[in-house]
Amino acid sequence: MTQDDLNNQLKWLFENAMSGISVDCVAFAYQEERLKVLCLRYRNTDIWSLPGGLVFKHESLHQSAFRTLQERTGLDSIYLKQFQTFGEVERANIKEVMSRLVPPFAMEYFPNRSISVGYYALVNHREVIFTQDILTDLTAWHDIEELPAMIFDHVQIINTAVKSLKAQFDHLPLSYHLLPKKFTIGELQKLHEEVLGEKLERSNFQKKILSTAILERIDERKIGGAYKSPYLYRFKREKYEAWVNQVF
Amino acid sequence: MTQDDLNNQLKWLFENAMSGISVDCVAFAYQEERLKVLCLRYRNTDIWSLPGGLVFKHESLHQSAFRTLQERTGLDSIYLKQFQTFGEVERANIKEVMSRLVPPFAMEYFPNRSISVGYYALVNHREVIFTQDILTDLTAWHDIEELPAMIFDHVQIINTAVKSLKAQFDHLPLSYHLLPKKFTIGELQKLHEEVLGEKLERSNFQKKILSTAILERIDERKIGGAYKSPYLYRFKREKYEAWVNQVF
DNA sequence: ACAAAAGTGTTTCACATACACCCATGC
DNA sequence: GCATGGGTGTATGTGAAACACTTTTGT
Repeated sequence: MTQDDLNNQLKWLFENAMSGISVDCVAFAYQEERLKVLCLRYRNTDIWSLPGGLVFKHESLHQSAFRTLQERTGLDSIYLKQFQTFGEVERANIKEVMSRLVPPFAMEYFPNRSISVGYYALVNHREVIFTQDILTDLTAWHDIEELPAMIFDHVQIINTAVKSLKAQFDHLPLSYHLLPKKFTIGELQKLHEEVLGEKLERSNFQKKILSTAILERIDERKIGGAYKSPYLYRFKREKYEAWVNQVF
Repeated sequence: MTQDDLNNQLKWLFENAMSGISVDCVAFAYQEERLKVLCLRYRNTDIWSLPGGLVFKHESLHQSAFRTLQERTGLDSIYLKQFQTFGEVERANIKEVMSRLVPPFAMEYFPNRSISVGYYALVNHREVIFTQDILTDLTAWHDIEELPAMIFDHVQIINTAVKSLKAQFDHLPLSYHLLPKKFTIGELQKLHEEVLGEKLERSNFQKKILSTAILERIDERKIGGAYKSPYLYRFKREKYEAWVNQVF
């Protein structure tokens, strides 16, 4: 990428994007029994960032968040939820981080003040195909407990997204988006424990989940694992959608 | 107000405010046993609007919302909560409303596209002193069930704010901001019923509220009313603050 | 005295929690 | 066989809901 390429891109953005309004996406996945967040690394640096960017003039906020994530992951169906908008005048470590960026990422390419609308997303990491762009050279899932050095206030944005996800996870069957099509109750419970940050009583969890009738048992058992083969379950799509739509 | 005055003001805003980012405040009060919203009427029209405006470059979103409401109400302590950001490309009835506006409010003074960060506020209407500005000639409380014709998508913003308030009212003692210092349990119950939109069982409500120990009974009874004089209560300030702060 | 509201107590039920038990499977 | 996790059943406790009873005060 040359300096000219960058300038052309900036010029295009200036004409087609709103000034000072960006969307940042906290994309969650559940991998190896941990809750992970999608992070991007700026080329030639060890500074990471959330996927996001300026809002185009002709698109809604939701569309902007969707476009951003679709470009990165190739997914065409993504659960998205706006959770908070961030607008402090001085956004955290901006100066300290900027000083560590090497050219051509200089301070002048970032606006003086920016408002960021935060969306969190739930994606199935098994279906994701990463794509890079000219500013980044690496896309990776990071454990929410072990985040790298991040630009602006992105760590705070992630933490807020986690709180918001926790608050909603109780009421909504959001695990639908994070698990494979078929799964065992035990796997579902592990996910709930990871998100809520606490152990749950096994038999009670089973009863509570099954009593909602949102799962259906498949005539098939998980094989290969040690000990008793558990049944596999899947979400009933109609039930799931009715549940999600009814809630604020 | 002359055309020059308006132009000067617009010039000042252009220099000191962010472009395309505004804050809209849904200020709730509880008056005559109804939940009310603060609305402004544009001068020379019958079009109403929420208090709000462009975000200044040097202020945070929260400060912007606070400033907006303080200018209107004279209050220096306001409970504010960001609830959602609105960013559709076409914001509802903009064209239809614009066509009804008389000069000097012409289309050219409104940006092509605007993102609006929604805050709801809880205020004690007894302490409010209304102030007008050059664009508006009337400030009034409107029943949330009987809203006037409003600009942009402000009706939708209000409805979303109401939903958000409902969702939080269960968990938080927000009635603190809407009632006078001293009140009876019956008055508190009426408020809860109005916000939640359903009747509550009297004796259970009393027990539930008192069991939280957030109220203290004053050695004083309400006088003048018919029938048995009820005790007066007030919020314990420490309890209230501990409760609000602990929650997301 | 009576009506209506305020305060208190009691019963019932739903549900979450805790825990006990048996089953199935791989080692 | 046995360790381990999976599936089901049972006892207990807590809190919400429904309702009964008593007290108070203006008319």
